[in-house]
Amino acid sequence: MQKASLKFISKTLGISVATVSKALNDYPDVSKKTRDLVCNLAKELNYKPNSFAVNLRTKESKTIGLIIPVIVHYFFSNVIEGILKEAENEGYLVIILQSNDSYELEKKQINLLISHGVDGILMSLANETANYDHLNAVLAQDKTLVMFDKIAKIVKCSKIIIDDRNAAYKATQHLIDSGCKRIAHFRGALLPQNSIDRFLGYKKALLDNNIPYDASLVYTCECEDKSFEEGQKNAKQLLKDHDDVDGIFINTDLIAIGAINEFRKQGVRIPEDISIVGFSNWFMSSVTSPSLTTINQPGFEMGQKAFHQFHAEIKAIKDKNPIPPRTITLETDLVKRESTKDF
Amino acid sequence: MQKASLKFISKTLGISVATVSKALNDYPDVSKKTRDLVCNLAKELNYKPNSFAVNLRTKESKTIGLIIPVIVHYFFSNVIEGILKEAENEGYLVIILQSNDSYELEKKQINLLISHGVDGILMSLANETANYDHLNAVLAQDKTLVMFDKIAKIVKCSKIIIDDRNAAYKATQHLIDSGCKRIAHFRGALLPQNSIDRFLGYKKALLDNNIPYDASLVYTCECEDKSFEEGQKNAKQLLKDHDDVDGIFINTDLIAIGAINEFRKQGVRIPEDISIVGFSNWFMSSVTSPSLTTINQPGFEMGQKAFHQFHAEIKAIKDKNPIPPRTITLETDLVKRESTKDF
DNA sequence: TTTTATTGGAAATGAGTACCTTAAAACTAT
DNA sequence: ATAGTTTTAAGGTACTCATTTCCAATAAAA
Repeated sequence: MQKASLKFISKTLGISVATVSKALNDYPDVSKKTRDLVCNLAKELNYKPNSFAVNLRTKESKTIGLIIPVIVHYFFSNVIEGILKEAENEGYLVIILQSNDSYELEKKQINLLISHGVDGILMSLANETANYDHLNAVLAQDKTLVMFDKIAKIVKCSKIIIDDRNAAYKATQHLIDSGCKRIAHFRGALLPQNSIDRFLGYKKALLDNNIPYDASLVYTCECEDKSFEEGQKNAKQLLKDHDDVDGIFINTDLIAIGAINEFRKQGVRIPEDISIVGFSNWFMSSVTSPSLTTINQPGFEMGQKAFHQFHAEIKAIKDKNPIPPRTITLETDLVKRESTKDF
Repeated sequence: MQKASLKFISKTLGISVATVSKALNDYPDVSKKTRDLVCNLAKELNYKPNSFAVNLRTKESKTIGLIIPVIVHYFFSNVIEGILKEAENEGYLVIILQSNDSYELEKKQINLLISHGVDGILMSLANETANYDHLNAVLAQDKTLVMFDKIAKIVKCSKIIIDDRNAAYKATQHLIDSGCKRIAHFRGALLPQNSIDRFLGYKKALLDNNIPYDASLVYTCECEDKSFEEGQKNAKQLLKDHDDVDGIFINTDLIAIGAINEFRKQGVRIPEDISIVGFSNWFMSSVTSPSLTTINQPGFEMGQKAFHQFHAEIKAIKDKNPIPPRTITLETDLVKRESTKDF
């Protein structure tokens, strides 16, 4: 059945394998007669090069690995779509693995990908990851690595990020501009760089506006798959702890929607009593009531840029003219909706 | 750098490549002295088999292709997670492609996967797909194919599905049992088997309960990425067309939530004026107000079963004892919440 | 006879296995 | 005891497969 190899053609026609290959690839050093003979038989047999042999020869598989903390997540799904779109354009296929925010799994998956022969790895760090030896090992093997969103600043590879600190600053400034005096923050987990940066942006906006920073106004949301519930829980706790809060900057939209849900249950009016700004621009945040003011985080574009950078580096290496790693920061913007007051 | 091939070891020690390979793989026909020599050098050089050569030799890549209509979709993301989990357990990696519900793209992607040397394909059909030649071509090449959720009944491969007709019947029966007399249906696109089956289940439940079927009560939602908006639109239209409808069975939760949103805006009480049953058990449907009665569609389990079946077939082929295709139907259940009345 | 153009072949990348070879050890028969 | 035979240990050859670089052979031109 799958007998259509170069060897089979060469035996059938009584010429060498090399000549068959050259005939099929339009090399000038094959006579027209031989070339026609070969091409006709190849077409007849429906010859397709064996991809494993091609990989072996070219030492590349046109396959990349993608490690992502969670797939069931609007932002990450969008990043994936961006990566897949660009990858397909360039003839690359993408192997996707989910780290579940586990450091151990992430480490295992990197090795799995490398041993499977991917040309490089695109990844967003697991929340747990604090040691980067496994990433440096990838670079040491001269495999291309590009990180996005959740990155390790210290690793010498290209990175596609947003300026989380600046975005958080804009969000908090918007609350201040719309009249909020006492602003809480529901932050994300402690390790990831971007939840740290969002916290720092929040803090800086307060200080720049001469509003004292109060650590008791910062609530932490640890668990990403219980975001909605954590939003509810923190909202409930906030109402118990502080009756004077009039604005909250919240680490993600889903947490914010959980919080809004709790506030509405308790009769707290939004934005009249408490204004809320989320983060991400989840597709549902435009249709909740009230709709949610948030920071637009361009996931699709991030995916595109990540693959684009990866591809540029791969190509540069093939041309024996490697390029140094780059950090690309994407623009974010504030999307004003009903959960904050006009001013 | 990456000089650590069998050949390099064999040259260094002055023995044949075959002997080196056998030494590393604990073959009995190598003396202990030679084996130790080889193993020590291999460890020292950090020898790792070249995966491309292994693939070529074994004629398998331990990689499977997964084609899915959309990734940014709760149900499908869950299927993906189920597949990835099982695949990882068995040492398989998964290349994911998104068909965007396009027949042409799906066809191209299948060929891309085959030509990249995947061991088989798992897929859910694009909405557009009505011709199955590209799928039969996969089977003709003796590649394993498993379909899930959106399937083509006529293609002779294994399938993992739910009984959409029965699930829709249960949903509609629940509306009838809770007192609804005039029940509308927001159906999905026209081609996919499962939206057809859900429609048929709705119809059968009506007829079995001596409620006349009225085609004017069936509204179609064509576009999956505007589900929420289509739900709003259809709800608005329904209120114009029919003031006597007291129950709706809706093709997906997101459409249902859009509809609820519109009904609330217009002061229609749920479930007092209109009861609603959705489909899928999207994670948000338990936290909306009112929370949504729906059919639980076990996505994660579907993914697991799909890979499991795939793996069983691959193994059977390797053992030269192929097994015939199977259709596995997963159980669904009605999740009663606030959008329908107790009875 | 030398140079040039044309045409085609060998070898290498790489792992692993079925098959084969060789030498020594073990055993049998005279 | 020695020649002949069989068994066993240990290792080597060849093959899968596409592609390309280098090399060889032939024919035509100079």
